[in-house]
Amino acid sequence: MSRRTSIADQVYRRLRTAITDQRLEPGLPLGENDVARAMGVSRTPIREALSRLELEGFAARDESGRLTVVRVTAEQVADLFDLRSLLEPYAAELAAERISDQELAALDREITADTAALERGDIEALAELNQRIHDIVLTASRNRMLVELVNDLRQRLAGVAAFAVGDAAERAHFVDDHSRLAALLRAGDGVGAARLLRHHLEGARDVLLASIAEKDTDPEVDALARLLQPLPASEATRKALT
Amino acid sequence: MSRRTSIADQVYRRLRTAITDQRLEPGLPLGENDVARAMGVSRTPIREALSRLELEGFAARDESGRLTVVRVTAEQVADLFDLRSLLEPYAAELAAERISDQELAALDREITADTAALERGDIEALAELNQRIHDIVLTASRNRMLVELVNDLRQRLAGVAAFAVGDAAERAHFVDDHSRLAALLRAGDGVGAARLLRHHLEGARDVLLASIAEKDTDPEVDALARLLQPLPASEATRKALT
DNA sequence: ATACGTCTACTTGTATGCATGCTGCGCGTC
DNA sequence: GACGCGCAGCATGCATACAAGTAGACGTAT
Repeated sequence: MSRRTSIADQVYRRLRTAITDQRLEPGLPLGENDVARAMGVSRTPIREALSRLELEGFAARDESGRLTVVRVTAEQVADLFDLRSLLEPYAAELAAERISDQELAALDREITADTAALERGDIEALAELNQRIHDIVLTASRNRMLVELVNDLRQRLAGVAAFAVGDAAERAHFVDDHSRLAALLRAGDGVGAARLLRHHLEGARDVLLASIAEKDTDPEVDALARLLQPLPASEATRKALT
Repeated sequence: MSRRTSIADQVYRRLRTAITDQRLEPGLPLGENDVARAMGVSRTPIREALSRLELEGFAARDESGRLTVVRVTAEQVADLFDLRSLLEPYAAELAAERISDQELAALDREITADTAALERGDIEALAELNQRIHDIVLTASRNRMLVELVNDLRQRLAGVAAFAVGDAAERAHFVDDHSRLAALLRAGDGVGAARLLRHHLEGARDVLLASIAEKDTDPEVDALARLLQPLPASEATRKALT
């Protein structure tokens, strides 16, 4: 039992990022055989990966039971964002009462890095730090189910949300929000923190929705081919295939 | 390709209800071979069912990778209920603006039946109707993700919640809440509906938590055996097993 | 030319065989 | 008697073979 990442896991991750990165056309059928051939492994781990994708909403079965890449509508994005705007502020409210000193210190560190990244104009780092900061707050809510739920929502939004990094002014605003949020949490002002976060998210939603409207579809049919042989051919697989 | 329920699906449902009904001891290992033998099918559909259970949080891997029935703590139940108390009122608020006349009519029918069941003292029917009424409100929120989330939460609470049907007075109160909720929705009073539902849920949570505290564990080790041969032996299976 | 029927090819679902890594137990040695 | 090493059984993970159903294509008849 490889304690290393299983093939099913690798396949799952590759497909998921391919979907959220929009490298796989919505509606593209994900046939078990096709994916298995493209990845050079058998159908069994593919089945597992695909059923996970289905369960998590990255793929859906069409009328005839064929699994296809899910089509994300603006309406769904709005729905997801509305839920985030409900759940994350709640998490912040809980966190204001429950956050530990260590977490507050970690928050400070991330925010310092955040400011630095902003000045460098380092978008990658900003995205990463944004993720980490929200993670800290979320975890500090001490409600594991809530953490799972919000992470799920965030993952589903990951692909589309990349469009919404915004311009320099937006980014500065985000970073400022983060430090204000930290201050409110430290002060134990849950209501204030929740309000700030809600405002923050609702703004982000509007930016995102505007950006979606002008997005054109880019149909590349056999994108599966590009997911070919990269699986590093474990010993077991190599043996079985020779 | 059986358009009927697949074996994996049946296995999944049986195990899930067995877990939520507490017929499977928390911590009980769910080995693929054991379950497969108990159900009289091969490991493949079992694998699928088990990975679904794991993904949905009804089973979890212990330190050595063995899948076991999840152990539900009072704290987790409280967390789940808190989330429901957040999400369902939000759904009601949305529903107040978006519910259709057909849905309002359906709600009225269910509530009539609800009252009748209350007078008959028909607990089964009350539970069923409760489910249906909440479903209507939920669906009327027109936020599919929200519907999924709440249904997921409800499912996880299903087993424990059975303890919280309450006494006659409680039940009457619930039914009354339902009809008041319907009235508020018809009037388009989202805020009022949300408040009513939140209150309702928070009350239910307290009752539930109190009942959990006095619940004793009932260790029956080989409960898997009781899930034996009932799978109606499809033609394919029968052939393969002869 | 269109419509209907049949057949083929492909899809998913299931079973099973095999390899690998872990666990726990027994045996040997100190 | 206790500690450590090795071996066997067993767990999961993967591959592959098989079954059955479906959809689409092709041919034929009206």
